[in-house]
Amino acid sequence: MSAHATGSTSQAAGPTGIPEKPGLEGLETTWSSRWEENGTYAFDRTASREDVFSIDTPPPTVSGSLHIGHVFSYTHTDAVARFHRMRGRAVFYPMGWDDNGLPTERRVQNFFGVRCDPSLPFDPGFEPPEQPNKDPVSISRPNFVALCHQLTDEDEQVFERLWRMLGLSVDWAHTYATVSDRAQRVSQRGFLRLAGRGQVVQRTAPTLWDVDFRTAVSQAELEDRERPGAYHRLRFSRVGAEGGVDIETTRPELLPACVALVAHPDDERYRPLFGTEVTTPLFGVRVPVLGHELADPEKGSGIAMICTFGDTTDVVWWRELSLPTRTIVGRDGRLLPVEWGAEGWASDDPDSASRTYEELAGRTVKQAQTRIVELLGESGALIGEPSPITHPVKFYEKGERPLEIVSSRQWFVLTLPLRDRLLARGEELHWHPPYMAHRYRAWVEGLNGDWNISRQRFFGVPFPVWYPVGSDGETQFDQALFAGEDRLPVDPSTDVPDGFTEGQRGQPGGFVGDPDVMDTWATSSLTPQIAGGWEDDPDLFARVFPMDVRPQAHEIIRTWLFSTIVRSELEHGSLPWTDAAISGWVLDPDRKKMSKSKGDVVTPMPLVEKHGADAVRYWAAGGRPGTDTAFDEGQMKVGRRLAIKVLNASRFALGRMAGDDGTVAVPGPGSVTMPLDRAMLARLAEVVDEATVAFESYDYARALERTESFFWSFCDDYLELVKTRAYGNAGQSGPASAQAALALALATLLRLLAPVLPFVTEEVWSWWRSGSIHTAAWPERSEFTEALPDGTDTGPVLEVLAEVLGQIRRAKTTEKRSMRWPVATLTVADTAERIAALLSAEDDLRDAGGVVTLVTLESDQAEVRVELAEEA
RNA sequence: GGGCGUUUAGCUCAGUUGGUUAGAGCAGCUGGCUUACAACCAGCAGGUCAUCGGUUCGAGUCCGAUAGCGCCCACCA
Repeated sequence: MSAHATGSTSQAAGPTGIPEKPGLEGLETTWSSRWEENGTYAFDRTASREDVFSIDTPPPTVSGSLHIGHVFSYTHTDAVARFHRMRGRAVFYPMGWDDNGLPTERRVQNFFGVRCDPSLPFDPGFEPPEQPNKDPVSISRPNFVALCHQLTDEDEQVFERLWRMLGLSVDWAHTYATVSDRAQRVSQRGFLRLAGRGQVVQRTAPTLWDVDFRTAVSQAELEDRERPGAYHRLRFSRVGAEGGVDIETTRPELLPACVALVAHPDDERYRPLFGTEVTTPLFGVRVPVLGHELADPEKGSGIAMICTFGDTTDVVWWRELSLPTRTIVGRDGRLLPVEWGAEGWASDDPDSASRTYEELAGRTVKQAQTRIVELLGESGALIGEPSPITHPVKFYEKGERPLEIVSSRQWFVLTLPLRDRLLARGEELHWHPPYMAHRYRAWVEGLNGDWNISRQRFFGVPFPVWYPVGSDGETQFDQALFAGEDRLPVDPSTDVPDGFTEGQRGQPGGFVGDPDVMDTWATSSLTPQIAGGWEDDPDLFARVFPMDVRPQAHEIIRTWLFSTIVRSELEHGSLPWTDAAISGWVLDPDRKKMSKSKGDVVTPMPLVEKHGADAVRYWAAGGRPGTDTAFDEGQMKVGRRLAIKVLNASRFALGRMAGDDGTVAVPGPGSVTMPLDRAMLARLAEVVDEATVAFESYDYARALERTESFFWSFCDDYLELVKTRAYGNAGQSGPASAQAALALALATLLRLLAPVLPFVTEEVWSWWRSGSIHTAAWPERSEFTEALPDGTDTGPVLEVLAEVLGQIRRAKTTEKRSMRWPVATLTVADTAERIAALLSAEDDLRDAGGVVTLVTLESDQAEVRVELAEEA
């Protein structure tokens, strides 16, 4: 789609001449469509790896709302992409859509009023209700997935429109979606390769579980939230001895799942109890008292009850102390039935335990807690009143109820053994800004489990796995049947493993498909492989991988950046990219992160329409790499003014060189002979160096700041000083020098600004140059050598003139005169060098300041005296 | 509890290896229709560089401590 069959003439269209009244209106529409027609940003896939600059673009979650934060960070990446394109690299800048996973499912459920029931058969004629019902309609998984695709397609179009309006220089021919067949194939192939090398394994293990979403959640998706709770002091009685042991717990409802008590090995209070047994109140279960370093003598009574499972510490104790499992919390967050007295559920009084537990079974965790506290109170085992506290509780970051820990069968990528290699990769990566490396290192050092990639959801990449069903009807999970790579992508719920027929699905002697889908990060971790055509297009892959840069936000270093490094390390033995450019957040004026929950989300499109894309980009480019930036419409107004200034200054600079036919005849750089012109160009050459260095290290903000600062003084001082001379006759050397300098300066400034202000710079470029500014060469020192035969050491001409002109303006303003008011006598005292510099541009100063008589004195005491004329 | 970042004018921010009198824009005030630009231009005013201590001839900049703000991480009894 990078080039249409028609419209090829516009590529060759010559300059259009200078419009009478230039404006910003409509530039976005005009140029975004012309760029598309001309294939301006099409990736040149004949370029070899060293000539390519490849970007691992973050795929935005299309089911989320468009946010000004998107504009912010994508503009940063685009500015860098444009810089490298102008430097002659073939820029591989794809766009991806993340339409995978829970956010999409939830949006589809709410939007259409449906719910997925995988047990239902596919209904080819299904139409979603016009209006979502209050009671959701149950539909099959294929129908549900179809609705997910329908909605994400619409969402993607909204994103694409914004990106085009904003001027992202994406090659839309390389767009991917994380649920596409291509992404699924890469994702499943990646999984099969891991499985083949034993780097992903299936385990039944305690797993963090969201009871509302009914899915496992990985360590990276956790967040702590402060929640009210209460310490309950419970008395256990000793077996074969007098007295009891008091523990404190915030989860008394887990008492039936208690498997031991634990205290610190050095805690004198409890040492005598180690190796003895106590019985649980209400349930009469004998549990051992054990020692473990993790027990904190300072917390509660210094001795804790271990339940399977109340929290992640319980899991550690359970594993390290080889304790039994007593599961009471089901996957729906309600207490499971228990047969007291059966194996694993021994009790000193099974009948009493059963009667008590009857009161709890089937209730939610919260309800069970309320009831068990009453029962404990009645039994006398609750000592004193519960004391309220506030404590951090683990939540799934998108969830609404605290996580539970349940035992389930999941696929794990073995990341723990990789820790040292991953740390080394983190050192190898170039971070922008560098301190972001700490976040990665802290995360890798703190890894405490392998990476669970199974999710018990519907809309995602399925595992390409089936399991045989034995003749006894039992599923043989340890005999996984993997799909062949040539079949990918497969959906085990509809596809059949080799050697079986569909009729054998779910039958004894037959097979079942793995019902789970992969964690969204299991797919997102392969974005370089998906975008780069890994295995599907080896020629492309060799030209773009490992990529140059991963741009992303800092809060997903532990997820996206980390998991991408894991996959690349395991699959390719290398980093996935050489650089990581970490962007900050957009903050609201109260310096809080903007979030939709607070209702202060700013949608970008109206801002682009109001201020113009260049203006919005200008604001975004002011946010330095990694730095959070306040949302500030004022900065957009400043950006808009800059863009307008570019139009007007360009119109002036080119105005005297325009012929009647619209063409612009520019004197060559050899015409630059006047010291003032040379001084201006010398300073500009330094700005080119500074901007180039800044862009090379991803500091678009610094490059912009330097360029902009020069541009304003160029307009305020230099243009004013040469204005009269530039209007002179083209044949004379003075005017020719000014015109040549103006043309060179303008061509340079436009290119320096092009990465941030792509629309207005392209517009001006089209007045007098052929081709796109965005594929023009980035300015270089060498362009100045002809105009500056003696180098950039041009003396203080520009500074002295600007300073004296400033004094003249000040005098006129103080006297409340117009800027045209004549100066009768201007007296300047300064060093010999500065006086000489001033005199070298004497005529320009006289013209710009309206100076009648100029008196200069050599003196160590610098002074400027301005005597205004009595009458104009 | 550990770590990272940050604190400069009323607001948003620059300030590079330490070096004259700390800069810009916005907002404010005063002027000016000046043939590139009134959606503009010129000028003025506004700061104890968070606090304390140290190194140095010299500190916004380097070092240490403290405080505020923000973020990341941590075993929730």
